[in-house]
Amino acid sequence: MSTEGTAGRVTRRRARTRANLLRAAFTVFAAKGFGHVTIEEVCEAAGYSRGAFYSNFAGLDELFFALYRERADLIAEQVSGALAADGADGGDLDVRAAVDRVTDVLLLDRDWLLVKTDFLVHAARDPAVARTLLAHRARLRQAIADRLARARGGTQLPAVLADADGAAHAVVAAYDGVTTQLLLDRDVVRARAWLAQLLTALLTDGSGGTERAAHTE
Amino acid sequence: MSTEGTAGRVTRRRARTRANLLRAAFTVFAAKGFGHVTIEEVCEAAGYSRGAFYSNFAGLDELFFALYRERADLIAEQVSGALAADGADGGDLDVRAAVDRVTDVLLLDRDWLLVKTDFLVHAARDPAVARTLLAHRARLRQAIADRLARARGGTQLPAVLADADGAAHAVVAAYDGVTTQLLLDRDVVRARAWLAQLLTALLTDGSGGTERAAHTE
DNA sequence: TGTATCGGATACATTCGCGTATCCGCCGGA
DNA sequence: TCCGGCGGATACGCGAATGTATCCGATACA
Repeated sequence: MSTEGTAGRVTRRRARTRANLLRAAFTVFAAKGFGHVTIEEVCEAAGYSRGAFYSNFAGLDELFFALYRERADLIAEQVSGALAADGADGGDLDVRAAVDRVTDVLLLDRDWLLVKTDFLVHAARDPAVARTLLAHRARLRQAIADRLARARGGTQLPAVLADADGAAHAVVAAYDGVTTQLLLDRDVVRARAWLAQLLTALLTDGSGGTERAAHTE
Repeated sequence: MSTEGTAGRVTRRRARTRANLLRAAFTVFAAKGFGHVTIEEVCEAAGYSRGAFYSNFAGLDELFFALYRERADLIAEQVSGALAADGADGGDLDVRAAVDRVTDVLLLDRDWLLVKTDFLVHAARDPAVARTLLAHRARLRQAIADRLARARGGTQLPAVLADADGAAHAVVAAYDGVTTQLLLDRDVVRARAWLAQLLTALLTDGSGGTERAAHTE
């Protein structure tokens, strides 16, 4: 066996064009939205012909799913990293910093939010796709729950959220809610401040931060 | 002038078919999603031909927007009604009941959630459409803020949410977050319980309810 | 009841996007 | 350097959806 692995003979060029197609597709999907994108548009953006496309993907759906899976894995990795960054000495300020880092990953790239929402729309109508998305969300939620459980020794959480798992659910819900607003008003700065406020309100008993975001719209 | 108003001569039949087209389109959009719906599908579902369609709408977009506007107005009306139902004697239990009624309106019809999310996806890419959706959300939020301000005399809210306006933002965010989860797991009962929990955690200082929802997913 | 007009149906041409079949050139190995 | 085969390009036919132009029946008013 060669050092290249057990795959077929010529794989390097193929992998490159596949990656190029995925990257271009991400941009196109973000710009026009799945359902308004043609295969040819993706090919044109990537600088290939439709032949190349059909040589790598069975159709738009397959490319879209592959694209989502790839990015979702990347995000999950980054989030886990951001959460596990500081050591096991759990303190509130560490959580605050972790929240900032996670927010950077999750709210910064508007294109990702767009594609992710498109994916949500499809998952809402296809149970199989929904399972994929739910699995991804469960992964992120687990990482959050672990971090929360690690940071706080006892039951410093509000009573209504019961345990770290419930709190993680709440964090995800807050994230989803802020995402929706951000998609509409495109104000990343306010969204981040607003998410921090929400999380503070959710995860503490009421002794929250001092900063305050404006809600003009 | 006749009693029918100032519109053109034959309006009754036209209004009926327009309403029929809108109603059928709502079902079709909910089932397949905007972007996977053809004009002919809508016509077939409504029992008309494409000629009738083009006689009433310029294209799919116009029908979709009209559909959203109609339903959004209806929802806004119902929410305002549900919030204003009980009198001015503000108490926590009244708010709890109001939350239940509003939840009934907002989370019950899965089809509406689907269409609404589709609309969000489009609004996220078109600022003009976004303004429409933001206006609708602002209307709902204002109704919530009014109700909150009316229910609670002073500053019983958590400090981080500051005022009734901030609290209303939080309520909307929680609603959006729960909507996302509901679209995926299709569990209305759990979603309602979960939303109630979230709102309790957000709007009170920590002395919350006793019920607890399961988070198996 | 007659009639002018409106609403919806039908038929048509056109465009667009898809999927496939075939061809050419480049990469990898002996 | 030659060659086998893989990757991508080109060309083709097909079906579907669109928008329009025209026709017929229904409807409201005198």
